[in-house]
Amino acid sequence: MTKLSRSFFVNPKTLFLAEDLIGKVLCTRVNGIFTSGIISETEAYLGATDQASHAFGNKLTKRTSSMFLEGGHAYVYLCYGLHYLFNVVTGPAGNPQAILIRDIIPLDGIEEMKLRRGNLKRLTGGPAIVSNSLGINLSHDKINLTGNTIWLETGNYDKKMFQIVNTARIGVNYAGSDAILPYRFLLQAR
DNA sequence: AAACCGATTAACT
DNA sequence: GTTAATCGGTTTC
Repeated sequence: MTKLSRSFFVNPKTLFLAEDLIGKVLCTRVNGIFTSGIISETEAYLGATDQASHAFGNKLTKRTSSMFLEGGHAYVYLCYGLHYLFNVVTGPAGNPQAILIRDIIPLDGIEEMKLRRGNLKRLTGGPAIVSNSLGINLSHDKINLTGNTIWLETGNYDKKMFQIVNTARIGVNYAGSDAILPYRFLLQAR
């Protein structure tokens, strides 16, 4: 498998990238322990023009500043006061677009994921669970995704067995007319 | 300085 | 299906 480089992430076509990230492998090395999983669900947030984006209207705050970095950095933030959600920043610097990684299929380090999850059973099934299983937290906000802590690799899944489905995003009812945009992508068994 | 609220989850009934 | 948990960022006073 090949590590995705800067040129992959600076692509301004975030919707395309959100779909293209399905099937790629998200890898982390936290406290020296390698864990990874196949990305199986994503959501695109298109920034300035997207009412669902934290950076709608180019809103620049301490929190959203991560999204203004060049594509290939991480945007991690605290949601509902208890969950860390991991996003891949895309496009050129100053263009606050990002892709929320909502779910993975665990590959490596499954025993470590179970330890991180404590007595909870599920290793997958939501964006905050992904962060927990992979050891991602606020300290990883703004990190470069071509480094050796969090990175992505090309992957392969059986395209005969799965298809990519496209739906509205989850939990963005506040976004008015943009709430129904089909910016969510998931891998589904055929 | 204080109030308000969310790109959710898990444990209930 | 319902609901409590929980806190940083943002807005409002």
